[in-house]
Amino acid sequence: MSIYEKGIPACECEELHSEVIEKKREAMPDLATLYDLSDFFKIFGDSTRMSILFAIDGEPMCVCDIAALLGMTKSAVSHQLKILRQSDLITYRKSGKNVFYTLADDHVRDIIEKALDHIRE
Amino acid sequence: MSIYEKGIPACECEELHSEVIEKKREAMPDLATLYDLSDFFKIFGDSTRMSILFAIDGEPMCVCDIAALLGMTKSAVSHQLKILRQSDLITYRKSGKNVFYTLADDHVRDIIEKALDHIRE
DNA sequence: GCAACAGTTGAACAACCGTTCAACCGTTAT
DNA sequence: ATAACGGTTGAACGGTTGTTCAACTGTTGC
Repeated sequence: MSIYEKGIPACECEELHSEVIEKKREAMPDLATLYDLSDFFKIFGDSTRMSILFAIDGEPMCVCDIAALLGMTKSAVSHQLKILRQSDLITYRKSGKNVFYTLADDHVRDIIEKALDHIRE
Repeated sequence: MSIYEKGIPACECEELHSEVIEKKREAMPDLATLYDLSDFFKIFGDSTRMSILFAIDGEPMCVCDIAALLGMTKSAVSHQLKILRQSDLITYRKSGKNVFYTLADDHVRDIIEKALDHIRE
């Protein structure tokens, strides 16, 4: 069966175009890449995280300021910052009691810009 | 309060850098754009949908063939195809009993390519 | 030392989301 | 007409996920 099969379920059809399927199967990226890709996009798929990314673009911001800007609790923001940190999308710098966050590199900006192009048709 | 406030919750801090917050607030995109962006990325944030996008890249595929390739039921695939259709990411062509799906334009390929660049560091 | 504040963390709850299942619609062929 | 097949759909179930809440760590200043 398919190397993309995740478990028990399978198509009950008599495969009409098996040569097409075989050709496609060879062109497919491996499963690990597929999961890495969707996991990567999942990070951007939340409006809170998207807001944070825009907020800390350019000049770094501390957690309190981000929370005030977005009208959220420090806790909620911190939880999302952790996810962004673990994805290497952002970096931080400690300064006394504050922690200042900013974008890790220009890559993030590029991807969001491309998405904006598509949305604006 | 913040125009990004979503409901009741608010930061309990005494805003230490109110001038920074104000500057950032003006640079933020409007809420509708923020939601459109995260909704757009949400589509890519699922491995099944990501697999489908790779599968129907280039030569169009019918639902049965996609299901066979991914080792899933027609129903599960059809549900995800509906989401992709509603996002204008894919187009379809009916031919007898079959429905052939393919990517709507090159934009999708571009965005995925950019993400792959980031993943491969 | 101790109080106050910035930030983090884990558990719990609610809302969301993907798959399954069963029923359905359209087209083709007998 | 009826059977068979490709595809779609809605409800339901189970797992995931974001926010809340409370407790906690670490740093600053009295």
